[in-house]
Amino acid sequence: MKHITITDIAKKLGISASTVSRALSDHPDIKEETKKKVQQLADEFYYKPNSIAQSLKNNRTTIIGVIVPEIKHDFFSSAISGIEEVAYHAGYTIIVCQSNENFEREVVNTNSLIHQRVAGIVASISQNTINGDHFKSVVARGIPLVFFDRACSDVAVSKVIIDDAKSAFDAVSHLITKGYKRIAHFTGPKELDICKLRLKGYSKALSEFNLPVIESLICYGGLHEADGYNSMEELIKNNNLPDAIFAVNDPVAIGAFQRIKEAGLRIPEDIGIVGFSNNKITALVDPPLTTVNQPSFEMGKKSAELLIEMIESEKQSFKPTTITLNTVLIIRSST
Amino acid sequence: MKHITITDIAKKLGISASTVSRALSDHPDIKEETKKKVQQLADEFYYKPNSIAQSLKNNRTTIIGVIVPEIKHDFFSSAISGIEEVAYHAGYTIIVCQSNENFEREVVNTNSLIHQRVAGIVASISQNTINGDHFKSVVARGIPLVFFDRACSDVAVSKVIIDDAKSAFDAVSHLITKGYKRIAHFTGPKELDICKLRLKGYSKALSEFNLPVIESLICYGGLHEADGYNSMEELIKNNNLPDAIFAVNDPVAIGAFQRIKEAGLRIPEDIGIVGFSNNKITALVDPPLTTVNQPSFEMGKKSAELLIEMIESEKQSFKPTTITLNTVLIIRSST
DNA sequence: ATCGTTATCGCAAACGTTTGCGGAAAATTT
DNA sequence: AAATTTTCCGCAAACGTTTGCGATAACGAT
Repeated sequence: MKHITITDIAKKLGISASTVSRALSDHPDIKEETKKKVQQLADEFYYKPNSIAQSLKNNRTTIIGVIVPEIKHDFFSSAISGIEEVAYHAGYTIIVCQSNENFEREVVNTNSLIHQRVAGIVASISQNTINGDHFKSVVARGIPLVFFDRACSDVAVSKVIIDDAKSAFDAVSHLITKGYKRIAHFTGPKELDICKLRLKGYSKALSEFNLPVIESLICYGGLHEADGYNSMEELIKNNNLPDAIFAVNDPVAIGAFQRIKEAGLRIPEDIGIVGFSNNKITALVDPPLTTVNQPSFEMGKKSAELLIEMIESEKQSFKPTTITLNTVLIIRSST
Repeated sequence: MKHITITDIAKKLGISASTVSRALSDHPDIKEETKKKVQQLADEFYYKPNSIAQSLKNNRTTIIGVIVPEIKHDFFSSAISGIEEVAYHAGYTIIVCQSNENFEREVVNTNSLIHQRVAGIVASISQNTINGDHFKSVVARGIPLVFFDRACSDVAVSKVIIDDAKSAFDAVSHLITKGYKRIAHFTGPKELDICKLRLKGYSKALSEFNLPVIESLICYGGLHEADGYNSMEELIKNNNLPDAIFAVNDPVAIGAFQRIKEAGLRIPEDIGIVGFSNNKITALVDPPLTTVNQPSFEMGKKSAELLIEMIESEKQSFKPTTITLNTVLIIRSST
């Protein structure tokens, strides 16, 4: 079965392709009668304009590119869901790429999306992204770009984020008011803004409550479960036990959680623990984890809305806006 | 910044676009010297062929369409990860659509992908898909199609699945040998093959071990957590308690799990429970759930490999093949 | 000197759509 | 009846690429 074209319709009616094109777009130059005949035939044969041809004319597709570190991570898959949801209703489709936390692959993905003439890009950078040149070339080509959650600090574009410092501050404050005093922080790569900010919030809370910032209780690692597990292991091995942990995200918290349980320590009595993101899993472990609810789905939706607005505004340059979504500390039994 | 075209290069060198095109594709008609000059300029300006124009010529893109019920579900996001992984290395990108378990939206998505001239489609159908006409029209247009996990029974195409009946049989057999006798089954929509087959495996195991199949212990519901919760609620309300539950999937198992805990019943002493899929969460709840490991990532990879093979084989018709991946029962403390 | 070969390249069409421009016919005004 | 306007539509170019075919020149062979 072949796709029917505007030319096919034109031939059937003995008119020109341009007339058909105009008839379908309700151009005032075309007689009502002709419009009707064209429309009827188009309906009958389920005519849909060839979007590739349209893209070639416009030098732009109706595809939104999405770049995330890893699709299968709760936070990102949920954000992608949100992006798809908004895109779908606005008539766009989404191409999803994952960098696998790899800088080079992120660059390749970005260039591939540019080259595929996507209408815009929504991205969350990898933890190893050392510069934003690839994103700068996106901007240079006039392609709308929005970061969500993990933004690239040397590229001035719109972003949808949360107040990481404040969220961390609140989380750690909560621990302190619960009576915890030796609070460790399992953080991620120093390069990532979100890590820097959460660390900042952590320090600020300690200072505010006149607690010392103990360097040996700040554990640098990755963002995965294994990293949390390893950091905990390290603390245990060094006999440097904290009485509470604020983890940079939920997977890290879960990793620590497992190691703590293996060590036979009780949560929250021996060690309190706070995660970050409100992954589904945190509500189901025993005891359920206190965590910061990060509205992943909404972040995806907002990012897409912002991006589509940029795409359809026809303006070449936009002043970057930053949307900060609210987080809520969800207090459960782990603290 | 504008994209450089083949014509731009041609003009710079004072030759024709066709020569440039042939030079870049190493056509034997072109002098080595010319090839070198062209290649040099192409490198210098980072020339990449406009893929939209290429698509228009070929009437086909290098995009693989992916349709899943819900992106954010563990199983699917993991499968998508696998698809992306394979696609990436083969030079394809993926467009991801979600049906939200809605039949009409699945149809819209499918038509949208056809209309966007994707090179092929990987799909897992919604639980409300009542017929496969939309997929038939994919086949009719010669677009390669592969189902994974949830296949459409009235469309004869390749699929990547697991042996649902056998996996269910093994899971229930395990429960029986553990001494459980009143084993309930929380199943999903009757229309879904995977549900039918898992139910079949459940019944077969009971029969094989001379246990009665008790209709009131077969609970029909959806595939989400809430459904498992509700089914369990129902059993409790009717004072119709089983001593074990085989759930159609992990979310349903988790839902039941929560209701069981709320009821103050002990797992596995009072009620044993087996899930299906090996979602990450099952390993982290307390007690961890016995479940059937369903290789989601591999299913995604295999599907993509199969699809790409079809795409690149240039043949118009393929005899549908079915790849059945192995499952393993992961025995944990919930049984 | 004529012919056939080979090497090298350009022309033009095609993919399907959109759109500026111009043109013929019809309707209206003078 | 002539002039003007309006209505309606087609031509052709353009987006960037690929490719069949033909063209030209250089070359060696007869």
